[in-house]
Amino acid sequence: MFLSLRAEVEDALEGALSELDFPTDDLGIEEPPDDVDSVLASSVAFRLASEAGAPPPQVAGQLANEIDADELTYVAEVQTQGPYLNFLPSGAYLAETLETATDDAYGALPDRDTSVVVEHTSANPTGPVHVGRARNPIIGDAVANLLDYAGYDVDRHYYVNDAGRQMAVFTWAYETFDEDDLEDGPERDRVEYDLVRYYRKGNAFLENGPDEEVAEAEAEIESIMQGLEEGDDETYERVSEVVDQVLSGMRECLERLPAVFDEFVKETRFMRNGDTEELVGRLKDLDEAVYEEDAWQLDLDEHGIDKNLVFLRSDGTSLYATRDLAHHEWKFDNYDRAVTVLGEDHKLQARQLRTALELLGNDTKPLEQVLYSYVNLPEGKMSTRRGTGVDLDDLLDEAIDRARQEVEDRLDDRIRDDDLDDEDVERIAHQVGIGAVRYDVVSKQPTKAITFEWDRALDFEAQSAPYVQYVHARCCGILEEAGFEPDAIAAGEINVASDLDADLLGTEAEQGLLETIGRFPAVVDEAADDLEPHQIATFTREFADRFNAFYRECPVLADGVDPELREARLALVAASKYTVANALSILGVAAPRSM
RNA sequence: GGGCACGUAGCUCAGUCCGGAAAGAGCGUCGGACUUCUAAUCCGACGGUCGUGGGUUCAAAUCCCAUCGUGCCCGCCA
Repeated sequence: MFLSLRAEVEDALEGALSELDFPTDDLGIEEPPDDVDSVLASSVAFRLASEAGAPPPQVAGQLANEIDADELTYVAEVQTQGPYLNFLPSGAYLAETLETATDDAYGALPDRDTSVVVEHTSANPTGPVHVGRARNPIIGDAVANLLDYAGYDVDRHYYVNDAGRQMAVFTWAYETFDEDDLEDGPERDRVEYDLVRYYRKGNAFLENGPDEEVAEAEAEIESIMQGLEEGDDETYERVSEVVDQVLSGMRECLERLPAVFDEFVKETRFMRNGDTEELVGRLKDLDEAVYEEDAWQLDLDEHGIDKNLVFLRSDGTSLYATRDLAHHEWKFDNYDRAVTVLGEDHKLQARQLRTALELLGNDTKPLEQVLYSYVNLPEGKMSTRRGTGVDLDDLLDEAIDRARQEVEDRLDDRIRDDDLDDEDVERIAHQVGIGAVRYDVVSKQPTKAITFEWDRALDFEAQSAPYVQYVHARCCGILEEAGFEPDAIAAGEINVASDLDADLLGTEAEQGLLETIGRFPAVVDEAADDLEPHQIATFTREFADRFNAFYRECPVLADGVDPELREARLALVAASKYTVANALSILGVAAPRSM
C-alpha cells in the first residue's frame, strides 16, 4: 500500500512540476521525521528556488496549490511546512493498509519469476562450527528468507570444499591415527567433535613430527590430491567417508539455528564431471594466461588486481579457485541471479573470481556478494585447526540456559493467568535464547567488526529479539483473550471482519502504528534490493516502539470500549501480529505465542 | 609498503549507497508507572566538536581530497 502511495505521490508531484515548467528528474521524495504528520514528503522546493527566482517556501506553496488532493486516492492533503511538501495519508490509505495487512502473507511481494541461488556458510568440513563463522549462516539464511519474501524463487546452497588440501590432510590423519593417539575425548557427543581430533592431531604432526615421517605423510597427502584430480573412485570414497561424516554433524548444528539448505554442492562434482578440466583449457587460451614457475596462472594486472590467480599447480592439480570458476558457470547456467555470503577475508578472491569469469565470457552482473567481517575473540582469531574458539553449539546451549533461567525467574510475578507448563518454558527458552543470538547478529551491518563477548551476545535487554518477540506475544495474548483459537493464531488464520471502519482508529498511536505497518512491504522491497536483512531488524524495532505506544494508550478489550472500536482495534492487533511475525520470520527469529 | 572496510553519546548500534525538517535508539546512571488486553513493558532526566583537517553545496554524519586510529587481505591454503 505504501508502494502505491509512493507511486501516487511521485505521479502527482511530477505532474505539478511539469505544469509549472520545472524539471522532473529529481522529485526529492523522502520520509519525514517522526514528529511530522505526513507519511511522505518532498524537498524539491530547495532545488527550484534559484530557477524560480523565489524562496523555497514560496515554491513549495506553488507546488502544493498545483496538486489537487481530491483527485488522489491515498493522499488526503498536501501541506507545506516551510520549504517542505508534506503528503498526509487518506482514510482510504489507512483502510486499505488495514485490510491488506490482516493476512498471514502480509509483506510478501508478488512473484518476480526470477530464480536466485543464495550460497552461504560453505565452511570447510573440518570440524565443529565455531562462532567466528556464525555470522555466515545467520546472515545467509536471512538474505535467503528476504529474497524469498520479496518474490524471488530461492535455492539455498552450501558449497562443500571436499577436494582441497585440507581434506586430503584430514583423510590421511583419519586413516593414520587411532583413538589411542589422541590426547582428549571429544568435547561433545557428535561426529564432527569426534573426528576433528584427528584433523588437529594430523596438523600438529605435520608441524612438529620427525622430518622423515612428515615427508611420508606429505607423499600420502599428495597421492590423495592426485587421486581426486584424476577422478579416481577409491580416493573419492576415502575422502567422502570423512567429509560426509563431519558435514552431517555440522549440518545438525546449523539446523539448530535453524539454517537449512536445499542442496550441498560438492566441488568434486565439477572435477568428476570434467567441467574443471574443460575450464582449465579455456583459461590457458586467455591472453592473461601465463606459465610461471611451472604453474599456470592468470595475470590480472591489467584488470587492477596485482595478485596472480594460480589455476593449476606445478603438480598439475587444480585449486579451489579453479573449481569455483566451474561452480559459478554452473550457477549462471541454472539461475538468474547468484548471491554469495562470504567473509571479508575472501574479498580479493571474490574480485579475482569475478574478473576471471568475465574473461571467460560470462556476464557477471547476476553475481553479487554479501560481505561480513569475522567475529574474533578478545584474545584473537578462532581456528578449527588449532582448536581455539567458541563452538556455536556451546553458544546456543548457553543462550537457551540463560533464557530458561529468565523465564523461571519471571514465573512468580506473572500477571497473566495462562499457566505455562514445562513444555512452554522449554519452548520459550529455545525461541528466546536462539532468537537473541540470531537477532544480535542479523541486526547489525555485516561489515562492522565484532569481538565476541558472552554477556554481550546473550544480552536479553537492549534492542534484542525478546523485545520484539514480546510484542508478538502481546498481540497473541490479546487475540486469544478475544476468543481466537491459539492454534488459529499460530497458523496465521485469524479472521477479522474486512469491512470495518479504519476511520475509527483516529488516535495518533493507532495511526502511527497503521502507517508503520503500511511501510512493511516497502521495507522488504528495499532491504531485498540492497541485500540487507538488517533493515528488517531496524524496522521490527520501530514497529515494536509503535505497537507499545498503542498498547499503552489504546485498550482493546476493556469494558468501556465501544464494540465497533473494539473490532477495529482487534483488526489492528491482527495486522500487527502478521507484520511482526513475518518480519521475524525473515530474520529467522521465532515468534513466540506467549512468553 | 599497497588495496579494501570500519570510526556517530561512557558502552552497543541505527541513520551514510540516494545530501535536506536544530543528530536517533538501547544499555548504563538518576527519578517515576503493575486493583487495568503479559512490567522481557512504558514515561521522564542526564549524556554527542558524527575520528581530525580541508573542499563542494542554499544545505554535509551523508559527496570529494588529505590525515589519524582499528580490522581484513596481499600463499602453487581455503
